[in-house]
Amino acid sequence: MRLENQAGRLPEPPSPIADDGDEAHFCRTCAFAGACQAVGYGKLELRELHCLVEHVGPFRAGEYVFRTGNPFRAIFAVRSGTVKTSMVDKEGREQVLGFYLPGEVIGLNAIYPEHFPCDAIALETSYFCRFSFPAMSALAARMPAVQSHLFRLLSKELGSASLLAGDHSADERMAAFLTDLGQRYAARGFSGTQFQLSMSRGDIANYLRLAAETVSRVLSRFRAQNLIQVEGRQLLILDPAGLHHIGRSLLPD
Amino acid sequence: MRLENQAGRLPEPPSPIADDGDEAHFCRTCAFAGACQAVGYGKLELRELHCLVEHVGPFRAGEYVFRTGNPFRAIFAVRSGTVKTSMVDKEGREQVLGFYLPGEVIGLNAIYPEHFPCDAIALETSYFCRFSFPAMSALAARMPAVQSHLFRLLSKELGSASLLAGDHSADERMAAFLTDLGQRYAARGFSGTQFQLSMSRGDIANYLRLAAETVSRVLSRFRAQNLIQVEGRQLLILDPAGLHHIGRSLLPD
DNA sequence: GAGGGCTCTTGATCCGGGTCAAGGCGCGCG
DNA sequence: CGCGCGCCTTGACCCGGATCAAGAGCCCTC
Repeated sequence: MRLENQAGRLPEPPSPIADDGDEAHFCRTCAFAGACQAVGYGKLELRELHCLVEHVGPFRAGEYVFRTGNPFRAIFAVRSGTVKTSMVDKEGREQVLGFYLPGEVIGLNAIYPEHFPCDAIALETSYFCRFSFPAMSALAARMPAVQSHLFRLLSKELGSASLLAGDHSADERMAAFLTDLGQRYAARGFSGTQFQLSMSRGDIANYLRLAAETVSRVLSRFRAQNLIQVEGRQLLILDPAGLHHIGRSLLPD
Repeated sequence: MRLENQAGRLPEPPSPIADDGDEAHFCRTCAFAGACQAVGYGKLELRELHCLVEHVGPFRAGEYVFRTGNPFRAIFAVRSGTVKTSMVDKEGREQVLGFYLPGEVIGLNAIYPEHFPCDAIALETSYFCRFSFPAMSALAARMPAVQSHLFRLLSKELGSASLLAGDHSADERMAAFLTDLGQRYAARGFSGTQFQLSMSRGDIANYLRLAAETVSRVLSRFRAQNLIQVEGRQLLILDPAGLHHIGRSLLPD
């Protein structure tokens, strides 16, 4: 059977950026501003951010958004597309650290590469807002709201890094992963029950510390239990509550 | 046989704090200032920090330094003793997130508890420097060096959170853990080859995502291979290079 | 000094998921 | 078109470490 609906797909390419200093428009198009009100950004902060932002893209699937060696450090807000961050250990093995959807921010952990070398790779054609770190840092020094927002983002990042920490079964990890993705899509106004898995099974496996075969097996099992419907990379969550229940020990709340 | 030398043990209780505004003294006794020069703190920053700091303790083994529920948020620098941070999931299972030695900082990840609820528990009698978060935040807004230091610490924290991420064997984890502890002790002027494991086997196991029995077994194996000497919680590393080699895939550099 | 409750060690057994292997698509390319 | 190459799925086997169980050393209390 086919999954007809394409909800969860992202508009590409994004609308061209107006250069008229319209904060509301900026807020909509630039993910970093994010939930402006929630963060406590006023017109002042938004105007400053607007001056700072640099719209970059497109990056095609497989292209580096930034790498460890890159001397020019910056923070990127995903405008459209999907990105994975990863680090390669001394043996050359890749370790996927996370996936980032539109509206999310990457590069925070790369501020001090001596502590945390990592790369960001586009998984599909993607566009970004870029903020050079020196400028961002200077802005943070001037504006408490911006500083506090940055700390908040870093803190959140730290939280999700520890999420995969515990020893949980393959089912738990996979259920939590799908639920988390759904919630993040929903938070950005997309469908939380039907979306694309923009990453390969191998990437998911690597991220969840499983074998690719296991990911495949678990997805098949979930399908057999009528929890989900999968066709290739199209996913439809049939029983969000059931899925959430399986992954509950890894999920917030 | 007995391990006679007590190197690696920490002076307790710490020397009383002089209230004379001597920055050098503050720098020595208050871990947060840490490597002052490296961080780029000048007299000005140190004086400000000195005004902010609040010396607290002792906390006895098992006492909470802070908990999720605690409304008063602060950053703590370990002056003496050892602390573990952990979070409890909805099923009530504990997950140890890290161990903190004198000179290290806890509480950064607890700044925004809604993102990352976690507790800190003293493993032995411990003393701290406390900086209330609002004051620290205000200071960071005024002083770029302090802000950058905080970001650096958070970034480092993020790095070590991802350290345990990969799927590695019990031997690799244990070897990396012991090597890391040794390096951190050495960085603070203690012996990096002979020190106390202030945490129980169970805590180590929880932290490394192993069973306590496995920790025991690996330690015995390492002893049989003449890599280490263990008697209770006293540890002597006989072959640092060998240990480092086993854990190399998890270790920085 | 006896008893109970820790932590730690070691042995025996078992199982989840890694690994190896064999196809089945879908797609780009010669 | 046929071929090769990824990616994905499913099956068979096996191993590392979890689990269960027993016992030893230690400290604290009574």
